[in-house]
Amino acid sequence: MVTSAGSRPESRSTRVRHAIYTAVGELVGEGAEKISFPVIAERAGVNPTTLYRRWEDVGSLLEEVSVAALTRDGDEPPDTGSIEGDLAQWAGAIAHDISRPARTRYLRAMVAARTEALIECPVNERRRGQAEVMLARARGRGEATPTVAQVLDHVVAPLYYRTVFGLGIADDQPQRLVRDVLAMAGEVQP
Amino acid sequence: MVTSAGSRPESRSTRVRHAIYTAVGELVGEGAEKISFPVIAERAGVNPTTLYRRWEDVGSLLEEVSVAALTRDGDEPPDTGSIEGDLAQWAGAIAHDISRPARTRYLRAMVAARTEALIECPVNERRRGQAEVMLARARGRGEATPTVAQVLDHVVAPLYYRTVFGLGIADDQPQRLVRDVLAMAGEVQP
DNA sequence: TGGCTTGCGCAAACTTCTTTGCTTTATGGT
DNA sequence: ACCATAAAGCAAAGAAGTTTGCGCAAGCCA
Repeated sequence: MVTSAGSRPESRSTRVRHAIYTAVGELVGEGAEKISFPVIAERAGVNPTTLYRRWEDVGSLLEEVSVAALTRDGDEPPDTGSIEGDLAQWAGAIAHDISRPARTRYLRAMVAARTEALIECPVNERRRGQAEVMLARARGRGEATPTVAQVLDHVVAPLYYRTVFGLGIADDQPQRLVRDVLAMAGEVQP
Repeated sequence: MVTSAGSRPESRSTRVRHAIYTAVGELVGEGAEKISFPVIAERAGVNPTTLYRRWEDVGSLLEEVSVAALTRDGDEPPDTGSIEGDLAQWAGAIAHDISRPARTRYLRAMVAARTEALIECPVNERRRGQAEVMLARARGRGEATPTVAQVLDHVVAPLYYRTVFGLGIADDQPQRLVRDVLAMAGEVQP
């Protein structure tokens, strides 16, 4: 009935899913201690039955939402003119992003929802794509660069590790990580 | 009544806690999907009420058990005669350890149990202590060494990151990480 | 427009979790 | 050996969470 009123024609399923996603986002953001299907359903204004029928468990839903949220924002990696600047700015942005309580909770919920199987982790894939762009540009400028794997292992991994394990990230940590990883690529200009 | 039969005099509380710890260990190791107080209590042969009264929630208990398990094994860091050998063997052992399904589940449960507060992560503290020993020995031999923070950020963090996010650890990954971190400490001997 | 399919709401039954007051048992000190 | 205390067991009530069958309404296609 509202097909033409808004912008795009949204089917009922889509509206319901959107309401559920929003509700999950709010609850996780607020740091709700108990996130269950009934709680989510009430917030979303839908019937709990819908959730039970559509998702296996709360973990699945949380992961789905976090993946969707991650895919949505299309932030491009920075382009400062040097690989050091790019990486430093990028690492700082990541640190800032995942330090936000709501984002940290999301990450932990994602981790908790992981099952046995090795899976293509959307977080890692996204960061890999951004790293590839920056490194390709730097190689085009003739700079000595680390590999993508090195950037993921030595910049991304420490930031996420410290965050999900609750260690916190010092202000100068992103810079230090970048300096370290560049030391592997050849010599750092003094 | 069994005070003299076994080895040490164990009070009832101690026996009960031990039974509970064991039950948790079994359940986590089996990958039980639902780990609740009633389930743990049944496995341990104690009354659920005991659990409700003693622990705030299941997460607290899981963390307590995982910390206890971590503190128990007193494995010393390897001593091969060179920092490269020490670190490589150490990293390989860590990778092997945390790749075990039961251990992975423990780590994820720990992460999920983390609350807002920044906390002294027992996992990180333990690894830090081992790293300090190896690096001190290496400095005593006159070797160029990375810092403890660098070892934690560039060897420990990537291993744990890849594990808890379900990315898996390649066979040569520990070696590569060690090679990378040593490149930061000065030049690697060819 | 009219039927057809899909998905959601509703309500009731059912399971599991959680709390609470009281009793019983073990431990430690005198 | 006895008493005081702390911790665990027990049972019942209450609150959530979860499942299920059924009906209705929205969207889709002819």
